This record gives sequence, C-alpha cells and structure tokens, in this order.
Amino acid sequence: MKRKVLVIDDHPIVREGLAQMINREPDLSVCGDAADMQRALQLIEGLKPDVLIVDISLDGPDGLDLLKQIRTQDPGLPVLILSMHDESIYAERALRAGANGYIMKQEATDNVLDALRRILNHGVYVSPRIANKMLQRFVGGTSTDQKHSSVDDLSDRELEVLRLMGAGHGTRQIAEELHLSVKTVETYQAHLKEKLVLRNSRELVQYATRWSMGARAAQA
Amino acid sequence: MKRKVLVIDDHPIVREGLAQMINREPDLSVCGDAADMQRALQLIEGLKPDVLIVDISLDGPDGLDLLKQIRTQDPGLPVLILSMHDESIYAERALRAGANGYIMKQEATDNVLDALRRILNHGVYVSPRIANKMLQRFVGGTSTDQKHSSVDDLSDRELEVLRLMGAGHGTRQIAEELHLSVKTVETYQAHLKEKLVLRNSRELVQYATRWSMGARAAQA
DNA sequence: TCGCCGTATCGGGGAAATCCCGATTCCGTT
DNA sequence: AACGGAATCGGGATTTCCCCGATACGGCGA
Repeated sequence: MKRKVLVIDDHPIVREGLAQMINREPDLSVCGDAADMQRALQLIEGLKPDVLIVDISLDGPDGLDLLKQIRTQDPGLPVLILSMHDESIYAERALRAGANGYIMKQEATDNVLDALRRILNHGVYVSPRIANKMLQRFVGGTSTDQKHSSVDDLSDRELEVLRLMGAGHGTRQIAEELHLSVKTVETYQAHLKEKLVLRNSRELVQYATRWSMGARAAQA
Repeated sequence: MKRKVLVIDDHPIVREGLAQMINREPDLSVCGDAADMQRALQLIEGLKPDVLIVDISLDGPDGLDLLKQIRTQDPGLPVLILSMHDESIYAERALRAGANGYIMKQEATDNVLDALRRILNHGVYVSPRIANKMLQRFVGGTSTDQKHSSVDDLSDRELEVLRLMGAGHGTRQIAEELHLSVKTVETYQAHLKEKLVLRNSRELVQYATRWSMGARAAQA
C-alpha cells in the first residue's frame, strides 16, 4: 500500500520533478499537487494524503501561513517544508510552526525521499547543518519549553542593540545613542551572534532587519 | 536524431525534474547536468550540447556570468535562461547578455519544451507576460518610463553583489565567489550605496535583505 | 553566607571591512 | 574622435569586527 504524497509548490517544473521522483519509488506515490494555498487546502480535504511537501516560498501568502492553517484543521498531518534558502531562520520558524521536516532544494534528491519516509514514521528531518545549529542552541537547556523564542533569551540591552541594528544604525551611532562605549556595543553584538547562532555581523544585520520587519509577530 | 540538452541548475530536484520531462520527449534528450559554472563549462566542451538550460540564480557567480563566458567562447550555442522569480529586470539583462530565451519556473512545463524547441530553431522565447512588459517599454517609449525602480539602474555586477549580500555573504566571501578582488567588490558596494541613496553599509545590507526577501515591490 | 552565573560595562590588539581618494581598460554612443 | 559608463583594481586612513580578556553588581542556589 503506497503512501500518498501531496506536492505544493508554485513551480510546475519542481512539482513535475518531485512527482517523477516520488512515483518511481515502490512505497510512495503522488496523489495530487497544488500551486497555491487555497487549492492545497481543497486537496487535503479531498485526497486525504499521508504527507505533504510544501515549498516555503509560495507566491502570495507565505508557506508558513499554509502550514499554520493546516495545523489548526489537521494537526496530525506530517508536513515536509521545502525551501530554496539556506537560512536557518526559516528552518526554525518552520519547525516552530509545526513542520515535521525542513529540507533545501540544494540537497540531493535522495534526501527528499529519506526525509519523506522519516516523517511518515513520525520522525523529524532537518538538514545536518541546520540540525547542528539548532542543537547547539539547546545544549544545557531543557528541550521541554516549546514556545521559547530565541529573542526571549536576550537581555534588555542586547534587544535594544538588535532593534537599533534593525533600524540600520552603525556601531558608533548606537554607542552614542545609548551613551555607551563602542566596545560595549561590540560586546552586545557578539552576545547576539552567539545567542542567535549567527556567523558574522552581516547575518546579524539580516536577522535584525527581518526581526524589525514585523517578525515579532511571526516569531510567536 | 535527438537534440542534446545540458541542464545547469544548483537544485538537484529541479535538475531531476527537467531531465525527466525532457527525456520523455521524442526529439530531445538530456546529455548531462551541472550544478556550478566550472562543471558546466567542462561539459559544454566535452558533450557538445545543442542547447543549454541555465538557472539564473546559481550559487556564487550567477547565471549571467556563465552566459557571458559561454558567449565569448561559443557564440552560437543557444541558451535558455530559467528563473525563479518574475523579475523582469533579469529578463532584460539576460537577453542583453546574449540569452536566446527567458522562462520562469512558475510557467507550465510545456512552455519549457516549447521554448527549447523554439530557440533550437534559432528563435527567441520570452514569457508572454514579460514580452508584454518589454514591448510596452518600446511602444510607450519616452512617456511610460516613470515607474522605473532604482534597481533597474544597477549594472549586472552591482545587482549580483546585492544578491549575494542579501544572502548574508561577507565582502571577502563575495569576492571569492565571483573571483574578484576585495577592492572590486567594495567598489560595487559603494556604487550600490550611491545609487540606492544609502548612508552606510549596514543600510545596504538591510536593503539587500529586504530585496532578497521577495520584497522587490516593498522598496519603502 | 558564599560562590556561581548572568548582566552591564569597558579595554587591547590584530584582522577585516568601510570609506574616500584615485587608476586603467574596454565598449557603446554621440 | 570624444565622452561616459561599466568593470576591474590599488593606497591609505578610519572604522568595525572578533577573539582575548577585565571589573563590578546582583540574584540565586548550596
């Protein structure tokens, strides 16, 4: 008995590719595909798939929106998020929003099948690199607190610096605005990078920018 | 006699999908695929394909670079550019750089085959929507060029640097990826700040982040 | 109570990036 | 032929980044 896979992606080429690949497998088969959220929700109702593959970069409403909607009306349905971005921010958000797996389009096709089977067996799939990052975050912390956002761990000063960075201010400027030494601001930036598991300051600016763009809501 | 197609895309899933689709056709067959520019150039030499499909959003140097390199050493080889997004900016640039066709991943798979055959017959393929846009620019001519985005004024290299900055890459990293001097990348960043009227590099990273988040419209 | 840990604040020093000054070459337009 | 823009790079001063610290304070558990 083949498990039914529903493919949701706004790129017909990718849909076709996934379909071909999945249908070649003995234990899987594509039961349908959709290019947008509305059609996706219809097909979930009608086709009762065993697992979903959702492109996070859907046109219009974000793939995460779809994910959340699915979670409210179909909490048990396993969902694999497919993304073209490397950025682990998305991975985190996806998993927090209830995804069972997160994979990038850069990864090998076999990994997709692997991920599918794993989450069909009630497991979780995350790309090794991203898994590493996320694990680093939880060493020492109890894994039981679910709704714990990384920004919650920031101290007041750190959050303030993050906010000013999100506003596009430079280090010297922030130091003046907060009446602090440049060195102090640097320390906070270092703490931010550590706590948010970012590699360089540019990624930190990115994070700050996204966060300041109404990401406060998206983090909940 | 099947025409040989070489697929260049850094997403294995997309490569697989295109291959399946093309090999199903009686008059076409995929003779190889590549995920990066170097391998692509090797395969062009070795396999002598009749036509290329190139993803414009390759890691590191983008598809336009590859296109330009191909054009210098193999001026007659037909190239179809494949893009993730609607960005008509890229379409124009691609055609100016010598592409024979430009198609989006949002388009139907049949259109890809249509485009392939058309450029194999020394024709040109552009998506209807983009063709419209480009034509309007000609007929409208002097009057309709009021809503040109500031990004339109950027040169190819500048846009490329902006893209990589939006991906969170540092200056040195970008220089290596594009095989350029750090100084050159700095020059482009300076040009970007000037053209986009930004004060410091942090604002530039912000801009790049927003822009890369599909916020091509959101240039507030 | 006493040590521990996190927070807030700063410094040194070297590596990297930024920021203004250039420069050359090439290529298309006028 | 002249001009300008694009692409490529350099020098040198300034700033930021980043990894090593440090000190002081305050809470919290042993």
